[in-house]
Amino acid sequence: MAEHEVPSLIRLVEIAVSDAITRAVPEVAGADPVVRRSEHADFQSNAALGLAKRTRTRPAELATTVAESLNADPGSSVADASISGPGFLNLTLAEPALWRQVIARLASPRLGVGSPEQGRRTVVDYSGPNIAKEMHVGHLRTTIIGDCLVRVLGFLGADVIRQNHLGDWGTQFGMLIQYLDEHPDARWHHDQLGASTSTVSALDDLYRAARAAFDADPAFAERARARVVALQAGDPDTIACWKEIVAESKFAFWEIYRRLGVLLEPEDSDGESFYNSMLPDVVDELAADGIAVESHGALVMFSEEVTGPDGNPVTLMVRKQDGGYGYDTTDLATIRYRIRDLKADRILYVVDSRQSLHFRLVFEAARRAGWLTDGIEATHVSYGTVLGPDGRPFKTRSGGTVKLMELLDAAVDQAKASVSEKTQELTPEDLTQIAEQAGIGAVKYADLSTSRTKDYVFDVDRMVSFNGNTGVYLQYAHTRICSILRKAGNAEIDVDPALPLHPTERALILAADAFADVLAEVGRDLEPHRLCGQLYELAKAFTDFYEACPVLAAPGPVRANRIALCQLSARTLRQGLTLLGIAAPERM
RNA sequence: GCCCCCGUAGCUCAGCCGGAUAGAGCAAGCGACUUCUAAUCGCUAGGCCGCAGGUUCGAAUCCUGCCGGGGGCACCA
Repeated sequence: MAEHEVPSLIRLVEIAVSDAITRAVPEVAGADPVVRRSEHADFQSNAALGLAKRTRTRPAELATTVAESLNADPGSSVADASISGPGFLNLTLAEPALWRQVIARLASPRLGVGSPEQGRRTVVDYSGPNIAKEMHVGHLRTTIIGDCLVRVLGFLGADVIRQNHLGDWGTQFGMLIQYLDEHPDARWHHDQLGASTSTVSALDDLYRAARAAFDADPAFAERARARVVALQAGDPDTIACWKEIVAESKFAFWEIYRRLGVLLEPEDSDGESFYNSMLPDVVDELAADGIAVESHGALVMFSEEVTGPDGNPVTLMVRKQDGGYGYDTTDLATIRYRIRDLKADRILYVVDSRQSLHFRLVFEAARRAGWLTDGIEATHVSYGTVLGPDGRPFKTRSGGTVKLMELLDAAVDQAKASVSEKTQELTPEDLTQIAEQAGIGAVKYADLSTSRTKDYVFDVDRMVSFNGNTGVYLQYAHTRICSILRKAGNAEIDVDPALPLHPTERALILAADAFADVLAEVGRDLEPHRLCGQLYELAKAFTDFYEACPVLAAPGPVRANRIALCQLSARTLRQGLTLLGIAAPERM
């Protein structure tokens, strides 16, 4: 069965106005109808104001002509077009057209949402924790935002390839492996540890101990350096230990991923080590093309676009003086691999905004190398820092990094306190589950609902609030609708498009209908907070409707229509929350 | 020195591909539970949209220059 896209109401209006303009004023045929939501009607067109100078008429006159043309079109879903102010065109939709929109969206398993990203192979690089290190607050945004984009783009038809760029390689592993080798009694495997600690937590501590030994004991430092060489040379015992560290770390990461409900799977991991074998070839290719040149014994690319403090070009370190490769080289290999082997049409790097220069240089190099061509989009999806209540980067009271697991625990605890204080009928098991869903959802929503590029303040009290633009508010709105639908039973309902609309019903339909277009915008502009804003508007519109319009107690046909509105609202909220990566429980 | 991001109500934030009196939430004040979940809703109050120019019929929105905050600029990732 072919799945049809249901064109949004605003789109229908745009077409109607555009046609009316073409009929009434052929000289400006094809002009943008400039249709927006309106406080004064369902929609408004501002086209006449801008077009008037082209037609050498007054805006009001032009608007009148367009309105007459619009009102004369019997097939249009615009019931009324009227002039207001200096030339605004207020547009009101026919009530049956609004009801038919509800019917059309409900008839579709995907609510009539189209697939504007259909077939576009999109690589999303996100999360990227470091092996043997605990995930901390710094991994929160990349993981949550990246996963949301994966969900939205996938829903819109994109062929999404998740890429978890694990920090699984580097000289620090030599030190750690050497230390483990000398301390066989150290406990860090997950099956050796109690529930209160994790492998990465233990490894993090061991790494610190190794670092201290490295600094204090020259003999150990020497053995650690030798171990780095052994690791890079592929010494079997050393590699075995490294693999064990990687496996154990992944075990801990996936505990967090499962808890967060992110889609990443172990097979989505292509860490730094994955690219090791490609690095010499990448370097050779850049050197052969003359993009990478020798400087002070290293091989670098001089940017043609950016200069540094001394006025000289900024450089990308392609190969270090000592012959080793760093982060720059790995990212060059990464972008080449994603284009050449994964055949990406679009590559998204969900990484901290502080790395914007780095990605600018990597993209420049990839363009100059001929990998990144005009048909391919590479975007640094940057985001701001998570701040503490003091407005400074979020740290523990003692100034340490905030562990992700502890942060989630705190949010869930807070949610649990909030829920248990207000509710009477939940079993302890239900309470635990709902607190988990609410707490995790609250954290994710707080991260997604603010504009991506700005820093935001991590405030647990606010994010678990049942009021305001929070995840919990949306979840709660959803449960209220579910409650009505449960009482209504699952009977098939027939919507009667001839019934009149209450203003709150009208507003609710308009709010729900905006969902599809907002999703397409998120897919294009990669700004999840727009989806949050739209869902919040929908939830508020539902609440207004709920206050004004009894559903179950309404007479037959009215009741059926209102149940349909509940269904559309519930399904839209549930779909929206799912795309944000947030649970939509049926009871709270 | 140069580049990037940010500056909107007391606080946290939307709005920024130009459009009518600049919106939410929190906090403050007032009010509403015989009603499908009051975990809610309504009302009131609160803003030279950092500053100054420019473009435009029209600027929070676009351009330029300042001011203020944050970040970044070769062998760390």
